[in-house]
Amino acid sequence: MTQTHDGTAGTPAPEEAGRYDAHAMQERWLPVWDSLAPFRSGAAGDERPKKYVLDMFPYPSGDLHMGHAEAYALGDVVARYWVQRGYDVLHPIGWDAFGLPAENAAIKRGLDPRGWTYDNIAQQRASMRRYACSFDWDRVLVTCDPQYYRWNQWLFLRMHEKGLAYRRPSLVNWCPNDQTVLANEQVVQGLCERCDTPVTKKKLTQWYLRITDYADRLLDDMSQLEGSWPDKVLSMQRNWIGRSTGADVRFRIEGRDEPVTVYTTRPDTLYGATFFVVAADSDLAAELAADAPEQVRQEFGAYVEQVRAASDIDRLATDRPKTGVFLHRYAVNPATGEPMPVWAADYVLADYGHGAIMAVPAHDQRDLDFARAHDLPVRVVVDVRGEDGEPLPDPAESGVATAGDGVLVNSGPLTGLRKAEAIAAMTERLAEEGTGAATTNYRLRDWLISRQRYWGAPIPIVHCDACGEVRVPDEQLPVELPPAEGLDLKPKGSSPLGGAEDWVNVDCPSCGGAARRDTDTMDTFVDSSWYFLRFCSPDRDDVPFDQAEVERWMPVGQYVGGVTHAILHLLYSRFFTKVLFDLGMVSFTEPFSRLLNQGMVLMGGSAMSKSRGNLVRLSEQLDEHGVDAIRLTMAFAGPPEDDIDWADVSPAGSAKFLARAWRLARDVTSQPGSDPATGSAPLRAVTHRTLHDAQQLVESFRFNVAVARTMELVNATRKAIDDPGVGPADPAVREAVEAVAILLGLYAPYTAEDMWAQLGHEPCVARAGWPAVDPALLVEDTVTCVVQVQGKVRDRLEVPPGIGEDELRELALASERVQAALAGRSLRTVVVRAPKLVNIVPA
RNA sequence: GCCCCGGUAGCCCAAUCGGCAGAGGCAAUCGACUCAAACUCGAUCCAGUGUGGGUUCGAAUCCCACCCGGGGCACCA
Repeated sequence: MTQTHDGTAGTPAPEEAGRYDAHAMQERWLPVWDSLAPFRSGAAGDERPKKYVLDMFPYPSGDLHMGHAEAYALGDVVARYWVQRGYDVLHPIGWDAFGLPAENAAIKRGLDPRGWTYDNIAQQRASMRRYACSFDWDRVLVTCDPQYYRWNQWLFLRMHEKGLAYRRPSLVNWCPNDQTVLANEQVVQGLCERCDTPVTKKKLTQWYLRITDYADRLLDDMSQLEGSWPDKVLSMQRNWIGRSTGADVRFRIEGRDEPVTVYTTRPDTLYGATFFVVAADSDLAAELAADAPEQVRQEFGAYVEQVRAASDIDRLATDRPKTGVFLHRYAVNPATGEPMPVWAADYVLADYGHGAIMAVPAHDQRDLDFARAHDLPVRVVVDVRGEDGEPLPDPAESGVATAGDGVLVNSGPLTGLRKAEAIAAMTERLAEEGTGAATTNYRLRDWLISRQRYWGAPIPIVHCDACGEVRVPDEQLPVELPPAEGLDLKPKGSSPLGGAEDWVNVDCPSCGGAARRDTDTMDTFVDSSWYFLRFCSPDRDDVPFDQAEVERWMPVGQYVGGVTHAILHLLYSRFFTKVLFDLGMVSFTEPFSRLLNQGMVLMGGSAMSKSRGNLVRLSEQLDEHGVDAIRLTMAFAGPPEDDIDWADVSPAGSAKFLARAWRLARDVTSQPGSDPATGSAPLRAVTHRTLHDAQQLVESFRFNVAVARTMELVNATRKAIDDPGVGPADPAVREAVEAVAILLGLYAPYTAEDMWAQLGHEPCVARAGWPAVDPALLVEDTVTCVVQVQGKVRDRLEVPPGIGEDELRELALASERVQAALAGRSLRTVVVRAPKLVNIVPA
C-alpha cells in the first residue's frame, strides 16, 4: 500500500489531473480494502453490537448478471449503513452450488460438474470483489463441499429419527425433460419451474419431509412477521398453506363394509348433497368400480386411462367440461337416508382431503357444473339473498351456484338457522352420532425431496434386505458423492448414482450384511434451508453450527432477495428453523426477522433474455460507467421492490452526479478537524437535516429518496462553495462534503473512499462512523405559513415555528392579499394549524 | 372466479398526521464557456394526481363505484 491516499502528507491528490476517473479509483482502492478487510465480523473482543444482514446466496451459473447487481447493491446499502452506524455486521456470502445447470453443462461437455461449478464460483467471487460487496470473505461456504453437505445429511438423519423424513409411494410430479421428480412448489402452472416442460404424473416411492406437521405453526407464526415482511410474501405463503376448516363426514356405501369419509367445508349443506364423487385416479374409485357391471368397468378403465394421460396443464384449464363415469354404486346420505349415486370424476383430487366428496350442486359451482352435465338432481338448502334482498335465482335454472351466506331451508332440524349456526349444529350432530367430526385441511403437501440426479447431496440411508431402511451412522458422514468420472450422468429416470457399483454396494451399518445405498440426491432447497445458520460458524467440523455463535447472530436481522423465493426457499427455511427449535438446537422459531424483496431488472418492459435480444451485460455496464454508477443507479431507480427498467434509468446520469460530488472534495481547502460551528449556518442545517433524514430513509428501504436527498446536499454544497460569502475554505463546507462522502459510501464506495482521501483522511470511509446529528441544527428559525382563502393559497408568511394560534390568525387576517381576496366578505370560519397553515373561509 | 398491490409532468419517481402537488433525476429547449464540440455551469418548459361520486374549511392521501396495469391462488370440496 502506498501513501497515495494520504492527502495530508502533501502527496498528490488521488486524481491529480482533477478529473473523475472511475476505473482508476477501482484499481486504487481494491488492494487497500483487501488489506484492511473492513467488513470482517465477529472478531474476538469486538464489542460493537451485532447485526446479521444476509443476501440470498447465488447459484453459480456463469458470471454475475444485472439481477445480482441490483440485489447485492441494495443488500450492501443496508450492510454498509449498519457498519457505519457502529455495528459489527455479519454480511456473508456463499454459493448454492448443487443443482441441474452444473450437471447439464457437465453432460454437454463430458466433464465433471465440480469443475464447472468451482470455475463459476471463482468468476463470481472476483466480480463481487470488484463490485465492492461488503462481504466478510472469511466466512464463505459452498453447498457442494462435502464439509457442508455432510451436515445436510446429519440434519436429514435427525429428521428421520423423528419421523419427519420418510419414504412412501405416491403419484408424483415428474419432469420428462429433467427426468426427475419435482416438489409441488416447483410446478408452476403445470410446468416445470426450471425448464417449462409440462409436468406429468408418475407413481414412485420417494423421500418426503413432513412439512405438513408444521402447517399450523408456519401459518400462525406469520403474525410475528407482520409488518417486517412484505405483505405480498405473507399472503402468498398463507395461500400456499391453504388452511381450511370444515368437517369429515362418514358415508355408508351400499355393498361396502367400511364407510367412506369425505371432507367438506360446508357440513351445513348435507341435506343438499345429491350425489357422491370419488377421484377417478384414486384407489377407492378402482375398488368401487371393480364390483360394477362389466360395461361400467370398461368405461371406467378407459376413463382413468384418459385422466392419467392428461397433463397438469389440461387439468388446470378452468373451462373444461366436467367429465365422469357413473359407477352404479350408491352412498347413503346420513342426514336424509337417501341413496346418492357414486361417480368417478377428475375434478375431485385424489390427494386432497380423502379423495372423495359429497356433491352439493345448489351451493358449489363445480358440483353444479357436473350435475348439469350429467343430469343429476339439484336441491337448494340455503336461501341466499342478493344485495337487493331478493332471493337469488334457482341454481338449477341459472347455472350459478349460490355459495354465500343465508338461512337454511329443507334441512330438517337445521332449517331456519343461518349458515354459521348450521355448520356448528351439524358438526355437533355428526360428532354425537359418530358419523363425523370437525377437522382442518391444508393445501400444503409434504415436501418431496428426492431427486434422480447426480449433482446433489446423497441421502444417507442404506437399504438392507434384513434390516430395511438403515441410517448411515453419524461418524460415517459425509456420504460423499462418487466421482462423476465413469458414470453416465444422462437423465434416464433413475439416479446416475445407481451406476456407481463400488459406491452403492456397502455393508449394512446395522447387521453387516450386503446392502445398497439410497441412490437419490436431495433437492437443493434442502441445502439452502439452513445455510444462514452455517454462516455463523462456517468452519466448525464437529457440528452443523456453533449454538453460541448462532445465538449471537441469529435471527437474520435483514434478509434481502428476490420475490421468486417467496414460497419455496422462505417456507422451507421457516420449516427447518422450527424443526431445529424442536430439536433444541436454536432458541427462535423464525429465521428472518425482516425481509426485503427487490424487484427485477428489465429491459424495454420485459425480462432480459438472450433469445429476446434485450440482454444487458453487467460487465459491459461496469466497463462503461464504473461500478459506483451502476450501484447508485440500482439504488436510485425507484422503490427497491419495484422492477427497474434499464431503458428508463440513466447510469450516465449517475456517473455525472458522482463526478459532481467528487469535485466537491477536490475543492475543499480547509484542514481536517476544522470546527464546523464557525461555518455557514444554512449549509450546516442542510447537512444535519440530510444526515438525520437519511437514517429514517435507509432504515425503511427508501434508498431512492435517500439518494435524492444526498443530491440535494451536493447541490447545496456546490452553491455554498461558489458563493463568495461562504467559499471552499468554510468549515461548514468541509462538514458537508464529509457527510456526502459518508452518505455516498453506502452506494458508491469507490467515489466515497476517494473523496475521503482527498479530504485528508485515512481509509476506510466505510468505517468512519455515522456523524452525530446536532438536534439544534434541525430546528428551523422560521417556517413558511400558507394563508388560504377558501382553500386557495393567497399569501405566505414567514413566522417563528412556535407561533401561537391567535397571533397567527391575526397576522393572516392582516395580510393585504387576504383582504383583497376576501373583498369585504364576512368570515365563516378560520382554520389555524400553526405554524404552517391558515385557511380563511368567508361566509 | 377469489385475494393483494399500484395508477402523480414526455419518462423514472417524491410529497410524516388530510394542509403550498415537486425533493431528486432522465429527456427536451435556450443561454454561458469553446474555433467547434464534448464536459461543465445556469435557466426554461411540463401534470392538478386513472374516471365518477362522497366526507371535509381543505383530499394525491379517507370512503363508495367503476376503468386500466401488475401479482398471487385457483376444479383444494
